[in-house]
Amino acid sequence: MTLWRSVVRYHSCPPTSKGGAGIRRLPSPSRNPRTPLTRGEAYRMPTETTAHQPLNAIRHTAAHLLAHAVKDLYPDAKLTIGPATEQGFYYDFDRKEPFTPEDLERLEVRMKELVAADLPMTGRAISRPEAIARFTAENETYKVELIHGIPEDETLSLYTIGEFTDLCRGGHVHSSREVGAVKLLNVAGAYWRGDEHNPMLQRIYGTAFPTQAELDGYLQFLEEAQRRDHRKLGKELGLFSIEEDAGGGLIFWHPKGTAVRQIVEQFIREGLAERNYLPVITPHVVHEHLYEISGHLENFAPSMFGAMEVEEQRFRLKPMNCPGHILIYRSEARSYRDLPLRYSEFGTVYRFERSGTLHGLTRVRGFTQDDAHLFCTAEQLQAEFEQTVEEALRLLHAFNFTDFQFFLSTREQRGHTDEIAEAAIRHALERFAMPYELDEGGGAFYGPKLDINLSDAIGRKWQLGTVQVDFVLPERFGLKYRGADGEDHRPVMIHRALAGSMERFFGVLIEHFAGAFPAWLAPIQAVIAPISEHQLEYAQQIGKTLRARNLRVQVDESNEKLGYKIRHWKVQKVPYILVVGKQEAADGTVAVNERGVDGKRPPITVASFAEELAQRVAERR
RNA sequence: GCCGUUGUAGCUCAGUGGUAGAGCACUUCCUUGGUAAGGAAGAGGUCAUGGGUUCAAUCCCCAUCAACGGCUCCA
Repeated sequence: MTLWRSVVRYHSCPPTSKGGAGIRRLPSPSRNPRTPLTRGEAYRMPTETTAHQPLNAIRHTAAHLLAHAVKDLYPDAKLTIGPATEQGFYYDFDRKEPFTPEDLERLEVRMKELVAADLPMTGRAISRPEAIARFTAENETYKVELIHGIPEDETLSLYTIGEFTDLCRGGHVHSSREVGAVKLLNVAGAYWRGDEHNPMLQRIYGTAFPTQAELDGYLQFLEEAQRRDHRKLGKELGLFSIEEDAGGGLIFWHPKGTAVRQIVEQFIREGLAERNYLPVITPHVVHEHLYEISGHLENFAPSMFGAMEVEEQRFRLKPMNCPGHILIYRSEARSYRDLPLRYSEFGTVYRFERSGTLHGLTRVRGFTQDDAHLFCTAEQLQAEFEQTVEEALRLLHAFNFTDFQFFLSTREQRGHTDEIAEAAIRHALERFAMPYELDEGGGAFYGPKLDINLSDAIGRKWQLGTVQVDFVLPERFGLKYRGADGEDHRPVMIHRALAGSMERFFGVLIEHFAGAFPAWLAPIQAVIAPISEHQLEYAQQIGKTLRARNLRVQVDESNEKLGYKIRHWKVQKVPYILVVGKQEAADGTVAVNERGVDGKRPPITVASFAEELAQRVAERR
């Protein structure tokens, strides 16, 4: 698997293009009434409002009000662009002095005045020369540049609200009052036209809702998202860390995080074994030459860690697993009878990511892919591809993900084989009736691909799984198999990682469950809490019994009162706390305190608790 | 990498141009308890790192590193 493109499109994508088209909602798996909700129903980004006007019209007008306020308070700032986004709006300004948080407060106050003033928004067409003259006179050089970029046959228009007039194609509410409640959120750098060779502008982000109540709801959503942030939960729950002495983007998996990872890996391994994948293991460091053959070096050298020289030979840390798997394929003569041949590996790869891009578990420099490469005949391609998509759906189901998106990424210059590959992908999508979005030109250098995206807590989209068809690498490595006709043929490869990277998958998983992993995934499934030390021995017996059944349990031996222990383990989001006092010790029972269940449950025997938990593990809930 | 913000105890954070504080966590003691924090004592910091200004720097200035919010890039 060599493709691992993350997508953070939410700011750059107009709201309309996001629609429901690419989002597949699967029916929720049947749920035991006692099973706690894994993703709170209340946790939804507010997308629908009471407004008569579309949200993006409100926000687009809000962006104009922001520009109005900026021009009022900081006339030296130059205008650029200010669109509505999925979650609000922004406006980019060119100004020497940085905007401070205090500036934002002042701007917000000014915007609220403008909203209250109920200023009408009016638009009018303007001729090209007139527009250029006007913005040149105002020294709005970016606007002039924009005009030059607009096709000749398009009519230019100006929109005026209050004393502020902007070049704009429209899509506004009728008056400032309709903007309702506004809030400025933060300032960030942004390159003019998104090109790092251009000047750095200052982007002010804000959001607007028709009513204060809806704005408050959104701000609550942001708070909830912060609570779910995998970086915060990772620390609080002791799952993983990133160590300054080791370097950014390199993950230390602590015992509890490792426990979850191993369960995920075990689940994936079982699936692979069922489908007759053959596990392989390949080296982390190999001759640089290997990546010259594969073409990765010429295409992606800037994203690879630099070469190491030993005994006058250059080595590279592996940035992908496919060349290694290819060498295994090539190590023997292959017959059509061997195909399809499926090699799988939890392969750890290292890629150089620029320091500013690193982000918790979701953007790292070293990660482990649930990688596999399928070698098959052209005739087998379709079936293999479909099977892979089916496996991907199974994985998403198992972890209770219901909102995900498929992206079909095509190659810019496509040849005959790309057509075949694309057809295979489209057929598979049709067969499973999977809606998808098209990403023209986003394919790998060796072929088109199908990506699976999931969102994190604040709605950022991350690419997890990807399935890619490849005619190029078999060619570059001269792969062949002997066909039934006695001739040599070129196999086709499918690259696939379904969880994508264990790190990123874990990050999204943490946020999806807000750290409250279902019992089958929880690093500690149950804690036994003796009420006094007189029950300590009984508690340890229970621990032994449950561990003997492969359950992950821990005895709380601390010298604390029960209330303290309960709170401690609740904060740690442990699914079960088993309270044992005098009565339980005498009866051979446990009093079960279950996460997500109000009130006490009647005591049950240790054996029946073991049964209950084992059942949940078996059913993966 | 670029723009901005931040960096003080394990964690969350106060604070001051005259060599530093709280809560939680930790250790010990008291307490032996019935479903979200019992009490007391103690230990713990080269105030990110390196320079500079100053009689004196955790505080002011510069640089570096890291984290955070974005941008860019992304096999």
